[in-house]
Amino acid sequence: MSQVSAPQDGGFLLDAEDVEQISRAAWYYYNDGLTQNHIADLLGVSRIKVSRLLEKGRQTGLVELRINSPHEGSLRLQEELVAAFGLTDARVVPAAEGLPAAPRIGRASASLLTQGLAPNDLLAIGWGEAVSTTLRYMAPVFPQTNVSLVSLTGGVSAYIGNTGLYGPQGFAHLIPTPLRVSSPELAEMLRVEPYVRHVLDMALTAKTALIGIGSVARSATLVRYGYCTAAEIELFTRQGAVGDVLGYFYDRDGQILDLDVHRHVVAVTPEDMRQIPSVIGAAAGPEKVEAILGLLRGRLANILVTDEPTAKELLRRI
Amino acid sequence: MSQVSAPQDGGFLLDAEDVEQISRAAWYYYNDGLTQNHIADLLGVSRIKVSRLLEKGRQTGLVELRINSPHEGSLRLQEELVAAFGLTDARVVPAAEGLPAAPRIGRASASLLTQGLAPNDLLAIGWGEAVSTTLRYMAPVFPQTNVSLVSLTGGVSAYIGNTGLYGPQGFAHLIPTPLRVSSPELAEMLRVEPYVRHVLDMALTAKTALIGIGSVARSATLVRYGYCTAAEIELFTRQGAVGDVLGYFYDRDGQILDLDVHRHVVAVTPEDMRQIPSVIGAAAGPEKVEAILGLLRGRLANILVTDEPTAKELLRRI
DNA sequence: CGCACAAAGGATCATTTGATCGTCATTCTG
DNA sequence: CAGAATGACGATCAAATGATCCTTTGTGCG
Repeated sequence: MSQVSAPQDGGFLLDAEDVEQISRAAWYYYNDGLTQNHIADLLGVSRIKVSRLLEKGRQTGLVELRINSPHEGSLRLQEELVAAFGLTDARVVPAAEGLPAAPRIGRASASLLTQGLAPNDLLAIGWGEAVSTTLRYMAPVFPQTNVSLVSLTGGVSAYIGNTGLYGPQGFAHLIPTPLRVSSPELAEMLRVEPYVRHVLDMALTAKTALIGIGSVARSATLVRYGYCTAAEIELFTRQGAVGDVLGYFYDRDGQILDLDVHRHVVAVTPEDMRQIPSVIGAAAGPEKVEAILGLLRGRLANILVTDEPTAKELLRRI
Repeated sequence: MSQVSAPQDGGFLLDAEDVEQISRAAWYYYNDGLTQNHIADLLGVSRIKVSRLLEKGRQTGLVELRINSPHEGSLRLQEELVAAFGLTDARVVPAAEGLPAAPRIGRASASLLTQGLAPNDLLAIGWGEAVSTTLRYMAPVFPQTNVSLVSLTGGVSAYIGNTGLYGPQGFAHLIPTPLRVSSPELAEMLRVEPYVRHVLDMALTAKTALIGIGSVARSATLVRYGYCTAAEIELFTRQGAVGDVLGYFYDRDGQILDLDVHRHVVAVTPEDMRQIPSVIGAAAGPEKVEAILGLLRGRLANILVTDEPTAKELLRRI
């Protein structure tokens, strides 16, 4: 159960002065249409620095490109997904061969959440790369809107450092345990531990949840983080698993399997998660298709963020 | 009381296909960082067309650059304004000598509103250039969020065409009269006319209002649109007027003056407008300083959108 | 039918931009 | 404290971009 560190690149941290300069530069550049040279004069820095400020702004999500239209990628595909799976909403990012899917999905979910969250809302988060990437892009949004985070599963703190979000104090309520522990007894003890219990309960009061959708590929994030071995995944697959949510494996109809491993998990159950009105599942890629299909068939999420090829494949296999 | 047409440039209309192409191009360009050449290949159009699509997206507000930080311009100035005038919030756009102020203020208010409005909200709007410019940038937002508009004054339909918003059907409830009419009797008859009455009442149920702040310069928008003559403005000034909201002139303490012209106005009164929890006043420029000061002293608005030089001047003259 | 006109698309080229590399300062480490 | 490593910064130059001008394609009107 060794827990390797994230294979991602480091976090992006901004101090107050950065934020001020980036915001100012971004305003001049994007809204006023000034050249970087002109901005450099206004800010009293070199032109190249302006270029870097803008770059940093985009990278961190401080500067967000918002497309005021549901047409991101394809309105048609979005509508078809909603109709086909009885969803509340869907986002489909445009196709782009060769580009890594994770950050693209992350941006899309971040944008969806930024629009959907009201000030002081509570956002419940699951486990996975999609969640991690989304949070990174949302980092600048939290301090502004005063949105709090609460985790649906253990193991979240292992990667939340990547996102540039600070500590568990204040606005992040994270379950301070791994996602999976070595024995059912320990898992049970942790679940009834007051603070853990408290966070689990609180998570269910959120109006919005963001969850990753795990595939049962040998390259699954669960494996890469050391939560499962490839052999276990292999075994679960033979028992009918097509994917996982919150560490629980389900079959092609979205029914949670009766697996031993589930008794080792410290997390809200998918069944309890149904109490949350908006559950956003985010995933893309050919290896995720089966997992997404199962999740949607089982109505374990009602909003989907994915990309164009994946959406097409989902609709084909309906 | 002749009503000249808007001195603005024409509206920007987008059809569904434009929206699709622009959204896609914008996603590829800003989020994925692809070059325009690459995007041209993906979309099957010429590179230069991609350039124009992106340009159009920014112009129309379909592509909005959102800065996820309250630091637009200067956090310090914003905080000082809030403290000095007991405001709920403030936005200060960065200084930029030589750039026309109107579109910059418009973008800032549009951004503030886009963030603040919930789906299905009702937005009350006053009269003026700042309102008109703001609405232009918000045009793509309305169909998406299902926000409805309601006018606080007559005369709004005269310029709403500029914004790319369609007709009064559906989401815009506009008072179908001029702002000012030729006799007090006619004004009174209009005010009690059922539909007008209905809109006036509805406007007061909005949770958010956006209003312009009129100066008493000879170049005031009221004059340019033919609602007032320069001579009248001159006269009002001698009676203590420093500015107007919704067609009503007030003095340096924000007290509405007892002027004959007010009996010719078809609009909600500033007094009634206090029922609206968030009243956003938007204005900038040296000639507006006195008007803004009066408005804020009289607590006729509790959120201010302005630019950096204006904010500094306001704080100096406090 | 032809003409003028406007709108959209495309080619050219000056400007703007960001990738690359080298320098300097700062911090970590032995 | 030296040395290495890291990161910030700026110069250079190739690539990307958009302003300008020109061509094409409709569109209305005499």
